Amino acid sequence: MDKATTSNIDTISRTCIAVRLRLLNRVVTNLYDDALRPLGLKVSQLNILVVTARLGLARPAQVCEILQLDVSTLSRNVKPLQAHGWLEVVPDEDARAQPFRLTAQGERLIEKAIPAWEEAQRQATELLGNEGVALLDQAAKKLRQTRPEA
Amino acid sequence: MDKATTSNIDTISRTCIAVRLRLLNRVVTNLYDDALRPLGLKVSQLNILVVTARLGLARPAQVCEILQLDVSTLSRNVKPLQAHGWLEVVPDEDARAQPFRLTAQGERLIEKAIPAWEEAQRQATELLGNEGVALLDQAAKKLRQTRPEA
DNA sequence: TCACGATTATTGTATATGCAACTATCGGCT
DNA sequence: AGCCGATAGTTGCATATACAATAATCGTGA
Repeated sequence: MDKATTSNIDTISRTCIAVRLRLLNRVVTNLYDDALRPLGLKVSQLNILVVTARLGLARPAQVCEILQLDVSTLSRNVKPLQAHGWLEVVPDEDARAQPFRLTAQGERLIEKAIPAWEEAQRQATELLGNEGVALLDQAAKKLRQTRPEA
Repeated sequence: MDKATTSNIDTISRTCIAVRLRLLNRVVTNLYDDALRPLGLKVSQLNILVVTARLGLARPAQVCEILQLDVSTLSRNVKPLQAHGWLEVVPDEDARAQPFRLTAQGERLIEKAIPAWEEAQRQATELLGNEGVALLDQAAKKLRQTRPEA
């Protein structure tokens, strides 16, 4: 392997933001998933339930805007949540729409998940440090600014 | 929904580290994937190729340690890379092992990917800011300390 | 009214991710 | 030699993720 190539590989290896962010994401996601496992819940699912709870009646496109998720992804992710009885699809005047809302069961699940979430949150905070958490807030805020809901 | 529940949902919504980190991860991953798309390459794949390049001869467990990836995940992720001819599995004395290495073609691919990577890296840096990048470095370093290769 | 572009969501396809269970092999100890 | 715990990867299963293409519906302008 020639020197230039080695140098490029070295640069990516040492500096690539995506590599580190993705690694951190895996580790942190596992912290939460481990804590939530006894409830049969994953943090990705808790995300969606919480957003839905806040919206009351949630339209897919709206949830995707908030979570920066592809609509096709949400479309599939909702199915297990619905199957578990945590969400229910609500009929709408506009026949294209598939708005959904949290069920009472889903609400109870969130309540039950709080202690596990708190423990994972504690571990994640320890990992990132207060500065890290603050930075994450900033970045998330910037993303919201970048994509204003018209 | 009673007040306590609303309050809990609010807390998660406003403070959950996993929610934000996962969101950021999606956005940033998409930056790199968009830039790399013309090459038929995803940043997750570039990760693996680069680690492999650095290792020379890469053992799966070793790559997983570095990337904090489940071995079963890597086992599957390697297959498309192999199919594209970017990696090749190398026979080993230990019949359990499945070490692999970068092919010449894989090396050329990395070279071709550099400009796209640089552009995505620029965008990601802009998004996170220099502090954000520094924090990410710190967190990644901490993860390496947490799991020393004994 | 009805034709057509815009909107909303789903489906086909491919990859990423991890847990649990399994297979194959290795190495040491008897 | 032969058993047995340890090690290295793979496979079954479920979920997450996104792009491209499609389906269904809506609303508007002719």
